[in-house]
Amino acid sequence: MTVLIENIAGYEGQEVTLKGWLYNKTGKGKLLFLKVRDGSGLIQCVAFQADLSEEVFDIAKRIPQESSLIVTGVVRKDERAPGFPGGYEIGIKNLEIVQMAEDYPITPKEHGVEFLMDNRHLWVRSSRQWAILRIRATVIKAIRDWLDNHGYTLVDTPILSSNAGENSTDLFELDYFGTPAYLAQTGQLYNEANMMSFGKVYAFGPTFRAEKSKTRRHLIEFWMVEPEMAYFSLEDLMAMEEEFVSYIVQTVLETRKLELALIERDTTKLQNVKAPFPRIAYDDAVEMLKQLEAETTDAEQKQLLHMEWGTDFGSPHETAVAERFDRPVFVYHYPTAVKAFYMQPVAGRKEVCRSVDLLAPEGYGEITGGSERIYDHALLTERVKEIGINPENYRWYLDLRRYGSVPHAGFGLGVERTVAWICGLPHIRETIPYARMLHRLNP
RNA sequence: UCCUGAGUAGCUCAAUGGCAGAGCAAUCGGCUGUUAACCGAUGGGUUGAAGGUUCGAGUCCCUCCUCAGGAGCCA
Repeated sequence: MTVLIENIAGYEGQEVTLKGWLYNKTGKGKLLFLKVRDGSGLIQCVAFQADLSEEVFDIAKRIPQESSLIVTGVVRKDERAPGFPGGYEIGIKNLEIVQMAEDYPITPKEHGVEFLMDNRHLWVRSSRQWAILRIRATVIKAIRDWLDNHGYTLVDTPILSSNAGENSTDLFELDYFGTPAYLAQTGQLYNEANMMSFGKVYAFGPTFRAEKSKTRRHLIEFWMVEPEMAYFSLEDLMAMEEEFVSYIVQTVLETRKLELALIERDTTKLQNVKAPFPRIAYDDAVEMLKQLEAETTDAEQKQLLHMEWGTDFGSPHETAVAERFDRPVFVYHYPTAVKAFYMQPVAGRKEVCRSVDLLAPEGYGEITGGSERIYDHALLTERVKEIGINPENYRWYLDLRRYGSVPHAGFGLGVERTVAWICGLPHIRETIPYARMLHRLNP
């Protein structure tokens, strides 16, 4: 009977068959230990020469790392047995090689980043990468479950668009039968159209930024979920976001204990991630940073923390603000000048807008960015003109303000940054199966 | 794009301007409880590329390439 390693505890004393790959092997002469993985877990299979035919033992002795194999044997409980879930091993009765692997490049030793990224197609088999990508899958499922269960409709937005937006240098341009087209940076403008039909919608897909960013939290191609809600204020938005993000984190904590343990994530800081989240106005955050700058004695840190009202936060600022709290923190009412043209100005204070970013703890920075959108046709037209774009290019978008416009709000959450934070990873590149970075297009 | 650092065996790294080395991996042998096992043996090199200084360059100088870390920009 073919079984999955994750269910192995239910088969104690029974003969089972596993179909998988050889992860690693150690031996002691007449006794060999084969670590076998099958996609659901990892288990130790034991070959004892006296119990086996010469032929089968010889296979066990010679089979190289990452060969595909089918192993049959009896499940037994043993405290010494490694694996996940551990505590059980297979006493090998028969062993069949499906394909004998050539010399496998990734050995159970240390490797450099470049080598591992060059071998990403093989690196995804490593237990640490397996655990991270399983957590990623759970994060995505939690995102969709929460939204689907709270009245949101998934409405897909296009990846190819004719609209250059306000910052065409960050877009990937391609030839669309003779006219320029661009890879989507956001589905938000389409979300706003869809929201008028469904009330609460979300788009979920890959987005593309041709920024020459080279940091631990940037990818050229990354996944983003973008909810957009009719009749939502900034306060409604924050209340929704904190429930949403808490659900994602708590779901991973509950359902991915094994994976979190495998990557040795200290989950104590994640336990705190429950609504409500602290909220701080941009004005106050700037004051907080100025005070921190004044208090610090480290000249380098002083320079990094320096900022003037009206500028956007850099990553040192985000980290410094987030460090003051034990859970994600909302920073709201950013200067209008540093945010997108469609964000609603604060009544009586045009210089700031109804925007909010959510900063993750532990230095992971901005994981969501959102706002109330301008819903008045005249004001939005004026803002489009202000940024130097022909309103004709935004005709359909402006149209939305002519036919039953309503106050509304929405945000985008970066999947990879969220996974990096939940996993406690030093770099975002491990949170996506095949990272696209400034100088990385292969494999 | 800017700043800093690195590039030597399949991998991770050593080598004062003076014979190119180790551990792991591979191959062969030994070992009945291994957890990145251990012990013995064997094979393995255009020192990122081109140029220069020198009796002599992995090492010093110049240019370029690649990668990493940070900044800016952002999710």
